Amino acid sequence: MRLASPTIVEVAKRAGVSISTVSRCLNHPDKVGKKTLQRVRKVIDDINFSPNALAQSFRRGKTNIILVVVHEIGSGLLSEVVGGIRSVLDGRYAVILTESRPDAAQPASFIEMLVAKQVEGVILLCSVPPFSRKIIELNKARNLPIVIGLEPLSDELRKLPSVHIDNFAAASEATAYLIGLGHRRIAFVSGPRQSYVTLDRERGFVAAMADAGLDGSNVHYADLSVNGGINAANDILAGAPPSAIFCANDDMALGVMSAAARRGLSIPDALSVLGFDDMRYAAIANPPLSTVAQPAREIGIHAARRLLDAIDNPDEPGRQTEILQHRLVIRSSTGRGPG
Amino acid sequence: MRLASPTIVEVAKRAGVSISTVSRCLNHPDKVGKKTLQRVRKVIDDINFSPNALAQSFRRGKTNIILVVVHEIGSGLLSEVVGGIRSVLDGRYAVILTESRPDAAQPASFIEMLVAKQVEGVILLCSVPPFSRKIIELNKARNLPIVIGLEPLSDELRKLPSVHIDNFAAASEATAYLIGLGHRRIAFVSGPRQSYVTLDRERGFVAAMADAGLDGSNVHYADLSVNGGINAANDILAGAPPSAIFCANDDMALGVMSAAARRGLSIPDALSVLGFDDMRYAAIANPPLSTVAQPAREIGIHAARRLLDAIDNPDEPGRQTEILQHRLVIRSSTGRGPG
DNA sequence: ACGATATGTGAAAACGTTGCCATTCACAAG
DNA sequence: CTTGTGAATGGCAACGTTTTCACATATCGT
Repeated sequence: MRLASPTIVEVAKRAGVSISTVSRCLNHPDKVGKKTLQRVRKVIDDINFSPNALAQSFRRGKTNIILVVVHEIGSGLLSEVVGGIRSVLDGRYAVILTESRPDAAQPASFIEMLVAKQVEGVILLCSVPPFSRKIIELNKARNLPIVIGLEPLSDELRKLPSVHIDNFAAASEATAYLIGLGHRRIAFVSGPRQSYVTLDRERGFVAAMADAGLDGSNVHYADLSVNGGINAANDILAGAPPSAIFCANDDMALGVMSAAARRGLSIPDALSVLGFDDMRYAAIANPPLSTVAQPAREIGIHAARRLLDAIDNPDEPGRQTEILQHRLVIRSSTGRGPG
Repeated sequence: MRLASPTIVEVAKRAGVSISTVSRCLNHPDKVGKKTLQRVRKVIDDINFSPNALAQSFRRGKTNIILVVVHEIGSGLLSEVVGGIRSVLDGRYAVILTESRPDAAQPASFIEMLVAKQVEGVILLCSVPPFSRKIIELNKARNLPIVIGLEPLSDELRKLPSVHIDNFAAASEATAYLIGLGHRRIAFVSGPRQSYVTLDRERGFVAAMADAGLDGSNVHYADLSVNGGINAANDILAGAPPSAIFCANDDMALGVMSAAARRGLSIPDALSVLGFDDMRYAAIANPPLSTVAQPAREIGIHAARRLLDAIDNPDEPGRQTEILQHRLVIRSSTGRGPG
């Protein structure tokens, strides 16, 4: 049977003081007499009292909790971003995470509301419905501070502060790099069409191809997973194969490399593969994967700072989107093309 | 300026009913007159009221939140486990996550307490201090239901329900497999000494080597990361190199493969590498990594069920540790040894 | 030794809900 | 026309804390 936890009242009784005094001992110990403090502390220790956090939060109207929403936790990139976030928030706020990927086919509705309102701010690391939509409502209705990280703004999110790289520019630079290497036939493996990140990257690719007078229509859609990359590669390689494949993220690039290896294509001699994100395993892939790096930790840090701003000055809209620098990192999965 | 959110009182006033009635409309709509219900709902809609979750939780003494503690989110294995957990908890509870890795050199104390007490149960996916210690205290003091997943019990956790594989048996089977392949000189890359998981695996390795009359003393310690694997491999390969390296997790195995590749060692011809966990990228490593698979999703599912049990029957201790089946998955990073 | 100022303490009012109990009212059965 | 029943509603206490205010007592300068 769950024991009823002792309350402040119990402590007061045993210590022979008033409730207020106990509360003071907890929150403003300097305002309490030395002897009293000692006595109260002793009691607290004796009966193993600790204040009911729910009651505290309720009374104070403050939880000191920040929520970070990710689509799914198993990504090294997110881990970095979260590390950045925590590096600025830890100590001031408890950082909790929640996944937005639906698992059971649940309405995904009331539960998030519940979570969201116990929270003083939200960092969205995934800008996709339906979860985000709920959060936005909260933002509007309750003035819940929100910042978006990693992903550019979808239309409905247009008004929110955000921190990310210029995915369009990055993808087009990367494409230009491939072209510079002599590649002429380049395929692009994009992500789901509702993802603004990959959409930007796709547009960057297309634009760079057009700039060079090349055909940028060889675009395939996958689900950002390794398997998606494998499938896309099989599709692409079945036809007249390009000399390079540029993927909207590293997972798919790894999938492509795997599929290529299975077909006996040597990388980068027969096929160049370029990824995006520079996630943890890119550097030790075989061969090491060329990719475009996002400053993940920085993104986390900036996002957290923006959130702090938003919390401290609830009225100001705050600067809007903040663009951080990407970096093309060239390893061994890309080589000279036939051109 | 943050608007004060409208309360149930405001709604009552506008709808010309009592507070109780509004509350009833929210919680037991069937017990309210049709017309009244309609009217109240209209007001709720008009002024965009939604109940203060903090007050609700406080009053009900219930938050409907389950906390999952992981060391760091960036792991595909954890992602699976969490998927399993959510598949049973979603809808009934909101599942939130928190990392135990310290970031700022913060006392890691009060914040977790705060979080922990707003929560109705905890699944620990990392059994290491200091975080877990706090949680255990809570468990003792408040009867907070806890279950450990993925990791065996440390001494202080001995009393808690847990769900994991038999790491000792798995490691010793895997070692036996390597020996069966003809390997005689086998190195083991273990994890930090305070980790019970890797300790069990290490003991399994040592025992299997001893059983076969081989020298099981070639054990190196690393930090479970890719880089740790690389460093360990460099150490190991500098001396008289073994014909196989067995790693306590896949990340390190990937690191070992990468270091080996850099040295021009071909896998599995010159060196067999065996991992542990079967994380997402093991299958598409080059060559694909042999490893021992944990039923990650299952572990999550079982852990969640155990937690539900513990919540529903707070008195019963519940069956203690639950062992799930591991599976040796043989891919291409292991081959015949010189023996 | 006097009023003035600290200092320590307690009483009581919140915070926004929920749920028990009492009340009212309409209507059916007697 | 009374009485009993059930449905719909309102009043109010409670949940455990924090905080304001007032009060008592100790400390100080002169």
